[in-house]
Amino acid sequence: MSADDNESVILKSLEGGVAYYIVKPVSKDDIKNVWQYAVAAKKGKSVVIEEIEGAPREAPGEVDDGSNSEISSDTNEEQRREDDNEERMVAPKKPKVVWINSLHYQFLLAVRHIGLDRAVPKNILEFMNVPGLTRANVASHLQKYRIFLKRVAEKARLSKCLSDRVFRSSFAVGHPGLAFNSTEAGDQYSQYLKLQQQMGASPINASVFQPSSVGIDGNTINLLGLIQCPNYQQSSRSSNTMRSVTQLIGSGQSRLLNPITQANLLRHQPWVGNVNHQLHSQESRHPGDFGKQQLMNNHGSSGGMSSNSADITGLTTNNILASNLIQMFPQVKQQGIFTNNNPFSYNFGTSGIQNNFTNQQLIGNFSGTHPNCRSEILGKLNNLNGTGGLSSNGFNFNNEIINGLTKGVRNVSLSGTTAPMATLGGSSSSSSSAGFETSTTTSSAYQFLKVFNKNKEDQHQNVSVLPPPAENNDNNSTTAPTLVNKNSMSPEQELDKTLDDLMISNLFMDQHNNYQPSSSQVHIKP
DNA sequence: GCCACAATAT
DNA sequence: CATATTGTGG
Repeated sequence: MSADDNESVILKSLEGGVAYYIVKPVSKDDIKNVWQYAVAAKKGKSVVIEEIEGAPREAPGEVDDGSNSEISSDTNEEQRREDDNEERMVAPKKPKVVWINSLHYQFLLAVRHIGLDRAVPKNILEFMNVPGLTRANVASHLQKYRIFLKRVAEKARLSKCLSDRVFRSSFAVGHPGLAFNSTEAGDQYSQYLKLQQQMGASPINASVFQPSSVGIDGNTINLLGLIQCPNYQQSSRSSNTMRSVTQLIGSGQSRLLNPITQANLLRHQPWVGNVNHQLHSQESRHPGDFGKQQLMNNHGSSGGMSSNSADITGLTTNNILASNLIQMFPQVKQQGIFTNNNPFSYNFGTSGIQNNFTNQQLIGNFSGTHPNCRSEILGKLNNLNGTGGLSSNGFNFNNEIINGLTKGVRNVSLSGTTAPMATLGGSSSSSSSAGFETSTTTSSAYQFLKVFNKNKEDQHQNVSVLPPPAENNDNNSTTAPTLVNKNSMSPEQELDKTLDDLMISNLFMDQHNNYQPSSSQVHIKP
């Protein structure tokens, strides 16, 4: 098969021994011909399909044992009967599974839940409970995931020196601990498991996890929905370029952020409410005070903002069933739809962050619909969150926020046209991901981090679906806005750890999101 | 030619 | 099951 329909090329190919030359795109007729050719060949007859001559077919003299011909004739008749179904001839190829964020997130939940050591394809698959997903799919993804972790660890190790420098340069200003910690994290491949655990724990708040078939009530935001519109992202090139260097540190631009190119960011910058360039306001940071330094990143380039908040439009309560997890992507790139009037970004950018999210932040007005995207809330939230919608990047919701958000959302219409209001519950702090040096922004769904399942509400929602985490069973349903300190780490350590999680998680997501599914990768239809 | 991804083979 | 290889596509 070739896209080259140049006659001379075709002839040359035939001369060279090609039996049949199909010009792409392959048509039904082509298939029909191939089939005819195949059958005829089986029967030892000569085929008269186009100019085929001397094609390598079975020896004419070969005696058929009958089975072949029987099958052949069967097919033949069938074929005749259903003239129009040549497609049948084409092996029903299973579409590729595209690991959209929500799916990946489920995967992570599973891993986390099951426990790294026991997280094998079978178990993960079982836990995920996603129709259409196969063990092989999971195995493949798990492989990728492990490789990723390995790489992260390795890079961290190798770039220790570099990172020290990097951190000292700009990033460190705000997060001295981050630098060291992150390098530590990668120090040894042996820590890989540990890293994994952290990673697994980091994703979005699990409270909303609603695997397949579990209904969701109207007041629940299903975070499992697409975290982002898959194709609503910037072309992957950009990340490739950044990929080489300080990836580890999370400097890469998050794909979540991407839907907005730098140019776009700049262009849309106006929406940004207040962008806090806190990069240098180190004094405001206190260990455990997650709300503050987040925005460091911003600094550089975009200055801010946001972005994608537009994505937020079209929030819906969509009950995202598992069946939705694997699906077709709109295949639309770069929509360029940005609603500037999204209060979201504004609020977040300003007081939300600055004030450490004091209670009752209003996130209202998710309105509008994104034409080409599905409107799973998660996607919106995430984008919101991650990108900066908030301000810059690096804004993170923590559990409490999410939880509050979840609880607070009401009237989210399915059509996405109403303007639901949500309040952020607790005061929480957001943790930051930060960007690095060049201000590349870092953000991702995974920034929702870490406090997975620590909250009763969350657990409640998950009850029917998620078993208690295999590890991390401290169930201390903390209501406090701070992260649970499960490792008896100092607040500072905890923070750093969290940051590590962020970086690592973000990194994966960056890669993950970077992938632009091809049109051929249709998603499984449950 | 390289890379990432998911599928598939080992 | 883990890992290597393959096929596709950007």
